[in-house]
Amino acid sequence: MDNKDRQIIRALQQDGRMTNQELAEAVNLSPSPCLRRVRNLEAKGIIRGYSADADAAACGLAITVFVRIRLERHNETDVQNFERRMQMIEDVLECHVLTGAMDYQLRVLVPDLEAYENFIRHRIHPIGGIASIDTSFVYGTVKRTAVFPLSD
Amino acid sequence: MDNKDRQIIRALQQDGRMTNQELAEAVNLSPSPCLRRVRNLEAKGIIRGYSADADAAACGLAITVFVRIRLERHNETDVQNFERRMQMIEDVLECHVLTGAMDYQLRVLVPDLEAYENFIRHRIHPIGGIASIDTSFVYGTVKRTAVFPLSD
DNA sequence: CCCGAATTGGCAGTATCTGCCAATAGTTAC
DNA sequence: GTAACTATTGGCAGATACTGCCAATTCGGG
Repeated sequence: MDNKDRQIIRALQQDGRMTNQELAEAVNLSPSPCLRRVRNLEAKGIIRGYSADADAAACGLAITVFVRIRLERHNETDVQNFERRMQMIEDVLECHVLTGAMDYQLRVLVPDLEAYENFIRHRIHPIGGIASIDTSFVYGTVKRTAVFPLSD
Repeated sequence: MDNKDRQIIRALQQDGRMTNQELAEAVNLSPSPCLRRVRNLEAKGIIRGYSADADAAACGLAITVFVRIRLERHNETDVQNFERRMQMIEDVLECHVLTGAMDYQLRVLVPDLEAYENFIRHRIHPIGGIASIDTSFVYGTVKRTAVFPLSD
């Protein structure tokens, strides 16, 4: 993992569909070694995958919510159960464990407020063992990038 | 924006580098109209771009932090100043405006705790006009996907 | 300075992309 | 019901890009 690899990662974070030739040019390599480095980063799991960044509102998902959840009990069974449920719920795009009071933070995407209410009532509450739920709606997005702060 | 478009979006969210031929097969189209639909979604801004999903820890960015910030004043000047600064700071990968007490939530990526302290002291505090900062470190990630909950 | 290992660059066969045109499917008016 | 119109599709072909192989180069260590 040298500077070239970091340059490759940043370039592919900025444009994940650039051709290998463009990428090679961007990092001052010829196409062959460039492609080999990319494949190597993929094989090592340093590049996990690629994805399209789509406009949620245009897809009818107008509301983004950050939900913070605290569990009543933190024994292995309840924690595993909760995390397994998170994997299954499509509306949950992200679920992080936070330091502090053993909190989770979810990023949830729903079409409207009614769908959010249904999400809480029919997806979250039935899990059980939940001590508290704190909801923050996203009003606007000032910045959103995939590019890491790497000094190259 | 019909079902085919939604299928295309979901497929490209799952694998942003799949070839047009694979994509065409996945959504039951021949390559030509499939590519035209993709280009159309891109032109309309529904697909904003593509990016590689890289392992931050492997890149030396071990610490992810969610930072919640409240401003002292919410006049146009101070808000614009703050948001302009957010754009400039590389460590800030996301900055959302939240409902409620006119809060911001940042997702920040740093190599270590010392770098986080420097980030707060030298990047955030100098902005001025900040009423409070609340830090939540990410302990683990249960789920992280780019795929929208679309019923197709 | 020389040797060995790792990385690079070029080449060529294969696969993919993409603009163009005819064919098809879906819709509206009568 | 049908004719005409529109939007979308599928196929073709030239251009572009991918990728495995081998020789050349670079970089460290002795």
